[in-house]
Amino acid sequence: MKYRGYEIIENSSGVLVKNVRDFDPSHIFECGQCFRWNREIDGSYTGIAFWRVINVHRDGENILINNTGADDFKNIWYKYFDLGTDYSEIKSAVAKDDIMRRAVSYGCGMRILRQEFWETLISFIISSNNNIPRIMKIIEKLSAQCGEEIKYGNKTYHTFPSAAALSNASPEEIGICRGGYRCGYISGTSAKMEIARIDKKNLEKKSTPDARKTLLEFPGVGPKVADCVLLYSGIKFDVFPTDVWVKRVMESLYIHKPASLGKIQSFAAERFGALAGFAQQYLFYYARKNKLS
DNA sequence: TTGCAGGGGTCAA
DNA sequence: TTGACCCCTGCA
Repeated sequence: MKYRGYEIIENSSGVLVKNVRDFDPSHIFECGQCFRWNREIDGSYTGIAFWRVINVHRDGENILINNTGADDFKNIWYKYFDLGTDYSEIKSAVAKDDIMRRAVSYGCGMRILRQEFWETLISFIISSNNNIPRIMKIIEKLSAQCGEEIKYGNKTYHTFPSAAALSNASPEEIGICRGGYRCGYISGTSAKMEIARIDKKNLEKKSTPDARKTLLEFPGVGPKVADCVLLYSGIKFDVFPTDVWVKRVMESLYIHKPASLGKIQSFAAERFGALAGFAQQYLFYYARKNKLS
């Protein structure tokens, strides 16, 4: 059957999506935007999102999504994998100079996942002053402690805990995830969320500066985390999350001297405009993997 | 074996 | 603008 230009074939194990361009699972799942996808021995990735466990396998130009059906593909995964966006257009638009051309060619199969807002918020609070393997472990333990079980194959997985579940958890229960001082932020943000009830739609209606301002009111959320949340949950794409890596790359390759956060962001806004978020992602992936600067 | 630096920042002074 | 911060890992 056809769905929005894609030919999809449903079988007993999942859904095959034919001729998907600009889709490389390793670029998508290892570019630092998500923490709940694990590489399997066969090169496929298994992940948890939207209360489901799926396995994603690329076979040439086709993508096989296991443990799902056509309805979920249409209602969830089409949007989650941003399949409605033409990445070829984005890539040619941001590849304005040699640096960006190299970065785009390096991460050519990258896509920005439209992840769940709440999970993204807590995940990036956990990411601060932390490294990816440990971030993944903390999120895993937090989910095992406060999330709900899902079985897939012979394994048990856990959904990401709701704001209600986290705000009801005691400090001891949250502390089991070994998040250190971030555990206080998790509890504080969960409690605030139970009152504030901010959601994706809420933030989409706001201007980017206003949406950022709203997020900055949550404990543990600074400028970097706020921009990551806006970008990786698909709310705003004109943000330019600036961590130490992006800062180093921008200083060494573009600005050619030490620069403040504000300076880097205004440079990016001027150069990449509405596509700053995509540019950042190609740049970050390229810089990290090649250990640039 | 033990000690120490540093990690995709944030907060408070 | 600067240092502390919880915990884990890699490396002398």
